[in-house]
Amino acid sequence: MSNNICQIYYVDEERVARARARMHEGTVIELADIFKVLAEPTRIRILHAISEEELCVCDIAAVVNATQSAISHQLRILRAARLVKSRKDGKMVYYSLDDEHVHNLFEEGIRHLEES
Amino acid sequence: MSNNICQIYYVDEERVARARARMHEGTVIELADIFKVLAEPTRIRILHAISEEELCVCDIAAVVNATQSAISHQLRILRAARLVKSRKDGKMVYYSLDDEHVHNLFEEGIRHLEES
DNA sequence: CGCTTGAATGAATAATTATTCAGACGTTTT
DNA sequence: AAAACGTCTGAATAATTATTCATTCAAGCG
Repeated sequence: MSNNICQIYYVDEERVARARARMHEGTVIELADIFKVLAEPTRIRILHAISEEELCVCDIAAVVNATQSAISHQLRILRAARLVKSRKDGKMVYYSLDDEHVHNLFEEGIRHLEES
Repeated sequence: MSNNICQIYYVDEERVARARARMHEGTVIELADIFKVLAEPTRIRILHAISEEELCVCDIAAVVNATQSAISHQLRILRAARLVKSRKDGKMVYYSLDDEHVHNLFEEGIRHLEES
């Protein structure tokens, strides 16, 4: 096959047109970025760890069993995605969830898991 | 600093214990796997394209502007995650959403985006 | 059957990214 | 001021993964 597009070009031209109209490229990229943030076990553990009460970086590292440096790197990403917020108290920095939608996203994902 | 754990070991031992109790390692991994599937623009475009009506592989490729091979690889991943289902009709294979939770996950993600 | 076409697959390449290591910054304490 | 500690950050390394290319499979048609 020399060409990578199918011979009829469009099998169903109308469906293709409708599907194209549904797409909003900006939203697609932003959605992918959010899910990308949630797609790492370490970050899920962090979010889960602080889901009920705030924790300092040091304690988060203890809970998720990783180095403080690794946690700090991940918290930076979570902060940029506005999923966590921080509160400074002396030397310590306490992190907590910034968004109730994180809860809903988790629950929706778990609901999907429970079907098998 | 020679050690990677903070000096007090636990800043708040009780909070750490409670956070630890909340974690279920199996669920964490599975959740990450689902979000990982949703964390790619191409796969989001595919899911979006077939969200209203089924499309054959060829037409999906046309809609998302990628080669048939790339789409086929991605559909394999979406199938493994039970997010899409396929229906064979002659030479063509038609794909559609397998799970209404995908809709909810998208909407929840978009709702998060709208806060800024 | 032989040929064409749509879809699936395996290997190779390129790009993205999580973690580690070393060091810097800011705060507290002596 | 100096030392200690929690946190942050940049560079390097290792691992994961999306895409391309070539090939194979399966179905329809001459």
